[in-house]
Amino acid sequence: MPIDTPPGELLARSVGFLLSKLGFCASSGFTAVLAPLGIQPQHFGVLRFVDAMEGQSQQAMAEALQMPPSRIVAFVDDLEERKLVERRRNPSDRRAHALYLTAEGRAMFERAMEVAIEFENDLCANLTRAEREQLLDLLRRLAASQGMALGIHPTHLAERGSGPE
Amino acid sequence: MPIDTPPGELLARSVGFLLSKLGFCASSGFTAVLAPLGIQPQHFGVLRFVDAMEGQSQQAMAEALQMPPSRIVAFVDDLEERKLVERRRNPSDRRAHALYLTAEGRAMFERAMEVAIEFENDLCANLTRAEREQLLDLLRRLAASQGMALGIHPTHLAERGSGPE
DNA sequence: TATTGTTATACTCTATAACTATA
DNA sequence: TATAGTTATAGAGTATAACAATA
Repeated sequence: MPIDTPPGELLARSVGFLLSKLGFCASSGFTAVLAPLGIQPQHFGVLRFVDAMEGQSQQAMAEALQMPPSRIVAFVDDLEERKLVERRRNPSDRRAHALYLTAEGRAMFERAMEVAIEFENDLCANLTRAEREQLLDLLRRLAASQGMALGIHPTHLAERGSGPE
Repeated sequence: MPIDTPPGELLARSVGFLLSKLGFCASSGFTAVLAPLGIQPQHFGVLRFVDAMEGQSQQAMAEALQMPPSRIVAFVDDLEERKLVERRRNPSDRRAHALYLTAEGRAMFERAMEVAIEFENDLCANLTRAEREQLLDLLRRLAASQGMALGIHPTHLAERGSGPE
């Protein structure tokens, strides 16, 4: 099923190029709407993890998010400094830190989730409900065929390239 | 048209998150398939520009690609070193460099284009022709609603964030 | 004085690996 | 000896701005 349009037109007709552009756009857009809350997408990811699996260690988070431990430390540092997350010593293994959301942390997570949903709706504002579902379905199939881990962003797996020109 | 699925499921149902992930995937995938040719997506972008508008200055390219001049210099340096692109002094304005493809440069560009088309087809291998057109249409509409320049990758416009978690 | 291209510098983000404290 | 977490360091990629040559 080859594409054989003239080179000039080709990029606007390229799924790969459009995905790369839109992915960047979605990414930086989400960073922007999160900024007023004083957090970045990575912090949101950490909050999400702690909310879902409270009491887990940073090690567990590193594996779940497929992120090197040293990055976890920095993000948890930020969040702890802002009193959104707590590190508690685990009495049975004093090497490990068990992570917990504070009340403020939970509130922040909920606000961030609202912002995320609003962002999502804005992004899709020009699509009908049916089109949006269709797009979601096609994207999910593409993701599956590329063997993607469901809730994990691949930024955490490899160096970010700059995308097809 | 709000989305109100449970938080855990939400990411896999988020157009923004999927776009960000797939965009990264497309981007690094394209970088990988281009690597055997010894060039990066940005080099491909430069070759494409020079092919389309031979004799233009680096300044013109900086504007067309919306990239700072200092980045152009580095990429053109790479390509000139490999004898794929030539800088010629413009006799009427000796400040400017007119850019030309060498025969090897043109061959490289054509090979890269073939690689790009093959990559695109692989990416869409699990979609029918109709689905692929549908996806292309939806992505183009999203891109249009986000006010995107057609042939330009936004990596060249701003810092790359890391995407919704 | 403005413009083209170049170079130098500084900044951000990241992974790697050394290090500590516990086990 | 191994593991959880931390810190230090170094590398890539980038924008900014100073700079030289030409207009």
